[in-house]
Amino acid sequence: MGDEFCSCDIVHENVIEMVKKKMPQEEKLYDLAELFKVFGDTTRVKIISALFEAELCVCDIAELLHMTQSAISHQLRVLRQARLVKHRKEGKVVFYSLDDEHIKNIFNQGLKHILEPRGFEYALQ
Amino acid sequence: MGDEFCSCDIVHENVIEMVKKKMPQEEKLYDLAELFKVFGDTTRVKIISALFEAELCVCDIAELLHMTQSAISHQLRVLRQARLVKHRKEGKVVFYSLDDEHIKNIFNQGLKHILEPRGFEYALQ
DNA sequence: TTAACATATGAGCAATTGTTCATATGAACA
DNA sequence: TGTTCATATGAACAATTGCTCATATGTTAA
Repeated sequence: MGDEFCSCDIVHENVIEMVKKKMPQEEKLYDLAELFKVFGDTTRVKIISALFEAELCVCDIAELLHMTQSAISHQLRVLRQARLVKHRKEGKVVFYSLDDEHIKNIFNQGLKHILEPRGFEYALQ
Repeated sequence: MGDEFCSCDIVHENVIEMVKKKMPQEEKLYDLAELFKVFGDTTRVKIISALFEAELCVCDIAELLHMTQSAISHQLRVLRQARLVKHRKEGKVVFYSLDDEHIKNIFNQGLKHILEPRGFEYALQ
C-alpha cells in the first residue's frame, strides 16, 4: 500500500480516508488560495487598508503609498479581478472602494493572529 | 504640491491626510501581508484544510495530497514559522496540528467570499 | 478637432517562490 | 555499534510575480 510519494510505511490509512472525505473540494481550496494570494502582498494590503477609510482615486492611492500610478493601477486590476474592489467613474477620474463586507472580517482575523503574543516555544525558533 | 509619484494634479490632499492618519502602522500591514502570503498557496491551504480534521504526520499529509515527503516538509516549515501549525514528536514520527483559533475564522471568511454569487458587473469582466 | 490629463495595459526584467534531488539529522531497534 | 526509518534541509531550477517604462485608451475642455 501507499503511493510512491512517501517512502514511509506507517501511514495512518484510516485517518487519511476520513480526512479525505471531510475536506472541501480541491477546486474550492484552489480558489481560496487564489484569494489569499491577493491579500499576500504589501502594496495590495496597503491599498485595501486605505480603502477601509475612504473612497480614493488612483492618484490618491499612488500619492498615499509613494508609488507610481502605473504600479497602483496594475495592483488595482488584481484587486478588481478578485472582486475585492469596485470602481466608479467621474469624468476622467476613477474612484475605487471596497466591494465586500467579508474583506474587513478576513483582515481583522488576520490582525488578531499578528497581534497575538508569541508563545514560549516560538521565541526559540 | 504632490510627489513625483503621480503626474496628476487632482490629488485630494485632505482625504489623503485623513486616511494616512487612520491607517495601521506600516509594519503591521507588512506582517499582515506576510501572513496572508502563507495562506496563498494551494499546497499549504490543503495542508491546513486537512489539519482541521485531524492531527497528521508528515507522511500522512504527503500521501493525502499525493506529494513528496520533501515538498510537504518544506511547506510545514513555512506554516511553522508563521505560527499556524505546531508539532509533537512521538519517536521518529512528527505529528502536526493547527496552532491557532483564528485560522479557522480566516479560512471561513475567505470561503464566504469565494462562495458569494457573482454580481452582474463581474460576469462581464 | 486638438491638446491635456487620468487611468489602463503590454513587454521586459529582477526578485521571489515551490518543487525536486541529494543528503543530513536524529530516534528506534537489532 | 550499525542499520533502518521518519523527517528536515540545502542547492538548483523553473515558474510566477511586482515593478518600470513606454504607450494606449478614453474623457474633458479649448
